Amino acid sequence: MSRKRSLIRSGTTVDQMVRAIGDRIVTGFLRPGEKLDEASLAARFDVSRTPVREALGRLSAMGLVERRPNRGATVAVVTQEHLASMFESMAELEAICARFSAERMTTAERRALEIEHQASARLVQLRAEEDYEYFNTEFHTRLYRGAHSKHIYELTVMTRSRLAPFRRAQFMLPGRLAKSWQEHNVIVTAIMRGDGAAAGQAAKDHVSIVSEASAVFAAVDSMKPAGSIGMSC
Amino acid sequence: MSRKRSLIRSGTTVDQMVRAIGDRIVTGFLRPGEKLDEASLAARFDVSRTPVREALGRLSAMGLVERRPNRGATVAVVTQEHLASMFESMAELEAICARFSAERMTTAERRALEIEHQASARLVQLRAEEDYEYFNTEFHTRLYRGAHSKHIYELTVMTRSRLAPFRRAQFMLPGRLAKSWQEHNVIVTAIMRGDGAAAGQAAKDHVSIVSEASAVFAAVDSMKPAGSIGMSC
DNA sequence: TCTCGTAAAAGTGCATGCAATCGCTGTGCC
DNA sequence: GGCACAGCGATTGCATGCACTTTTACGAGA
Repeated sequence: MSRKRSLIRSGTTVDQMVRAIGDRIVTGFLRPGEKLDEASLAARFDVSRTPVREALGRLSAMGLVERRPNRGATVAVVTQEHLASMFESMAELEAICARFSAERMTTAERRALEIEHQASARLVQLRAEEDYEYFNTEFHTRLYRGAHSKHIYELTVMTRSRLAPFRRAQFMLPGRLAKSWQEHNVIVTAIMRGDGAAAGQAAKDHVSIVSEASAVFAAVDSMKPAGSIGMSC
Repeated sequence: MSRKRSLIRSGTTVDQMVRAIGDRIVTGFLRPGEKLDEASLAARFDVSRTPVREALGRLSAMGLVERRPNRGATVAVVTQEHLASMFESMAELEAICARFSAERMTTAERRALEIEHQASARLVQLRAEEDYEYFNTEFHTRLYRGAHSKHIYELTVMTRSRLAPFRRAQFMLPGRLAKSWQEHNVIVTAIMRGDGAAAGQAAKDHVSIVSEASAVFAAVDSMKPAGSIGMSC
């Protein structure tokens, strides 16, 4: 073995494994409840068991896999209740971020938020789903940063990453793009006038809508084997 | 090497390492910013580097140590801002839990909460700090559970554990016990009448007060080397 | 004396091998 | 016929060794 690692070496081998295995889980290539045996994974990705073990440990901390001592790892089974709970938490966290953003964002941050938001209107008209998705992520990240609270930021980003697999289809629904922008608009307006309560409520409503849109899809999603659907983050 | 591991073997070796190293960090035996060299730790606890590495990985996920690729691990440095941010998050999370509890607790849960709360009044009169601390933890855990949201519960418990080292002295302040009980009382009352908004606000205020009480201590705390102060959780 | 370059030392990252544990299966006993 | 236990295969947990990266120390040149 000991190949020269010809692939793109972005980060350490463990990082690659985390992404590789994580992607296969979130894309549904590895099904919930499926057993993840270290030797097979090591052979599959042509590395030794050591980085696989460490990767499984990290994925376990991320909530994507479950691990029991001496009994190996399995792909985490996300129940409908737990999923709802995560979306609910996400709504609350986003509300907090929006509220804090309204109260704490610097003038520069507010301007940047508004400018980017206005710019993304073009993408809605062009129906550029992929690009809009990128801006959408940017937009929300701005809110998380704008809260000026490192720990809230961490909690929010963590929750978002755990929800990632269930969010990917939210823009496949017809008209979702325009509605999303409108909802963003309410949030931005509230933030610009420093109305924390309104911003929080708007953010919560926004996520709740995404939640409902995704929940239906998630139910279907967990059934099918799925191929290798591209995942951005 | 390969000693017969005479110590209490509760769980795997890695678990022991996580607790051993984690304890030394939260008790201040290992100082913030201190370098954690794998070989030394392995020698110190008489195990190989492999479990030490995995333990450091987990501690890193828990936020107790920081790790940079190829550059080793150091005890996480908690800045005053980050600490404030964590307490702030804690206040928001507790508020959410209290609000949800007011809206969702079953009758049985409400009764249990009230009964335990009333029982703890005795501990206040007796000035039984240690016992009250135990009930205090119980009380808050009831709120987290009562929210009936697994993910919120996880986020809250995680944040609480990260704050644990900075909370241990909160009841050393004179009169804090009685005040704490009074604050709890406001929360319980609001929950019993199903007033989510009031419960949330009361919980937030409660944590904010604890935060202020602890912040002062934390500033002092991070300076001294500390011996081996017992930590419950 | 300061700076830059290079090489050794230290330390992390990964591969491999062995020991311990779990789960399963087949056989003996009740 | 059912249950318990022992042996065996499969798989995880840990130890050790080597390769690669980072850091530090030392020396040559300006």
